[in-house]
Amino acid sequence: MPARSGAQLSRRVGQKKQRLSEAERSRSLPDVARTPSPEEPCSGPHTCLGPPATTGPQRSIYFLSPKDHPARLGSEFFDQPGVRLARALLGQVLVRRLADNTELRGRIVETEAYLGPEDEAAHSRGGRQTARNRGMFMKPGTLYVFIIYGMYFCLNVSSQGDGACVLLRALEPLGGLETMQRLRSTLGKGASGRALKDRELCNGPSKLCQALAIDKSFDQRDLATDGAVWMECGPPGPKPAVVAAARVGVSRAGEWAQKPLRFYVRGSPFVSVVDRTAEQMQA
DNA sequence: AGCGAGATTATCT
DNA sequence: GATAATCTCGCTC
Repeated sequence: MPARSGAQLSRRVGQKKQRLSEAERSRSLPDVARTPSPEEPCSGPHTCLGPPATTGPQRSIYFLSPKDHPARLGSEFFDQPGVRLARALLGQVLVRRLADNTELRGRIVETEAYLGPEDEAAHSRGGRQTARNRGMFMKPGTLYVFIIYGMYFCLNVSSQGDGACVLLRALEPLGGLETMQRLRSTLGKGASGRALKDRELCNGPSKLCQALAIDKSFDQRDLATDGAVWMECGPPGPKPAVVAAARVGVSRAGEWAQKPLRFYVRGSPFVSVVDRTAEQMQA
């Protein structure tokens, strides 16, 4: 089939080239990068607080200057069973600090729980443990980043339970939107680099990784201590309504594909896939 | 708004 | 050699 449109052929050329340049090797920086505040689980009306934190001095986050970072979520927050963590993560803020100190922030609005060996949709199904999915078996708060379809990344947080974790599927961008725009736009290549709407920046598991420059080098990092990525308690406010729906892209997993293990903030325009039927049932 | 196709490769069998 | 927790684009309705 030689006679295709010449214009079409040349358009696609040079579309590859990863965005790894921005995803520099900023591993856990030893000293300064130790990031803000100590472990101080947020104590707002939200559900940030898992078990009561009895460790360390009780200092209120309100004593920190407003310009300062609110409480960083510590290990105890992540130490919850999968479903509970998946729900508790909604509303929390994922923060990514780039090598140039730019901070990118997004409020989590959609998650999925993967429950471990019995979960036919999980990478750890049947107790499979490989070099790739090791992060799923590490302590709660450990990141599990894997490559999907040979070119995208998905970001998970290990939860309580062997081989269990929570997939982050969508964020509401809060800070560093210009940088996210740049990281997401079809980088410099062909003319197709249109501007994305805010709602298009992080509304998908691989889109949010692209927007926050998160790649395989983040696999197995600890959210509680890493210098380039962490979580903060979301802003206080009324508890948002949560929809429980079937997970996305796991239709092959039999009965486990149907289980309501995906959770998202009802009405949020930043969610990747809305399930009207589930919403109806949970009206 | 929704469908179909193509992209592209680490990981597992 | 087949698969995959996805995304983008182009076309149709």
